[in-house]
Amino acid sequence: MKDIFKALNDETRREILELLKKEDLTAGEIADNFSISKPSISHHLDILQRADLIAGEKKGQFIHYSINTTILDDVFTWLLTLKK
Amino acid sequence: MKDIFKALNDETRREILELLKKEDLTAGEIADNFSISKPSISHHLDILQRADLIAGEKKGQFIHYSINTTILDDVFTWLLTLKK
DNA sequence: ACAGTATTTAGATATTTGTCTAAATAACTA
DNA sequence: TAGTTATTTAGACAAATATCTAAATACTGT
Repeated sequence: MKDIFKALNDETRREILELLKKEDLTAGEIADNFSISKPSISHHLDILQRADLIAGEKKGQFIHYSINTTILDDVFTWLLTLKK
Repeated sequence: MKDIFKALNDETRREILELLKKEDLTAGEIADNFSISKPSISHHLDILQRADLIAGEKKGQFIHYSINTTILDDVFTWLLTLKK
């Protein structure tokens, strides 16, 4: 839960999730959507992956990333308890 | 949205929300639930208030804080778009 | 007016975070 | 094998964050 909120607390990472919502993308394709360096994007992908919000699968030289929305259910549940 | 995720990205602040879910509390009563200093709690309350997740109303020397869960709808909506 | 209580503001400090460049790893291609 | 491409890892650095103590503000009651 801690990791999820941390992962969501960054505009770049939220945008990455929005991109991956539409389609799976490689690390490079994701980086092309931003003006920050590839190592920085790689770092963001690492944080998203640690939170289990995305998964990366290596295919040759590429790593294909996909979103995992099931983990968001934990957030939904927690938020719902606040609304009683 | 930025402010909400920032506010939620801290264990102490999430616990404060859980406390306020049950009942309205004064700043001092909230602080009594934690082992950190009152100024630190005051700072957390400020961040929660800026995110509009709580509201404080002054009554004499006390400030009564209450939760505002309607703002969470924005988070729900955003999270739901990720699940398509 | 004075002393006590509730809370915040100010300023300092250590830790975490996001970013960068340079280098390393891994895979493809000729 | 050598060169190119895709991605990550390592190390440095500035900005943001959480915390603290001390002081300021505001209200209460005598």
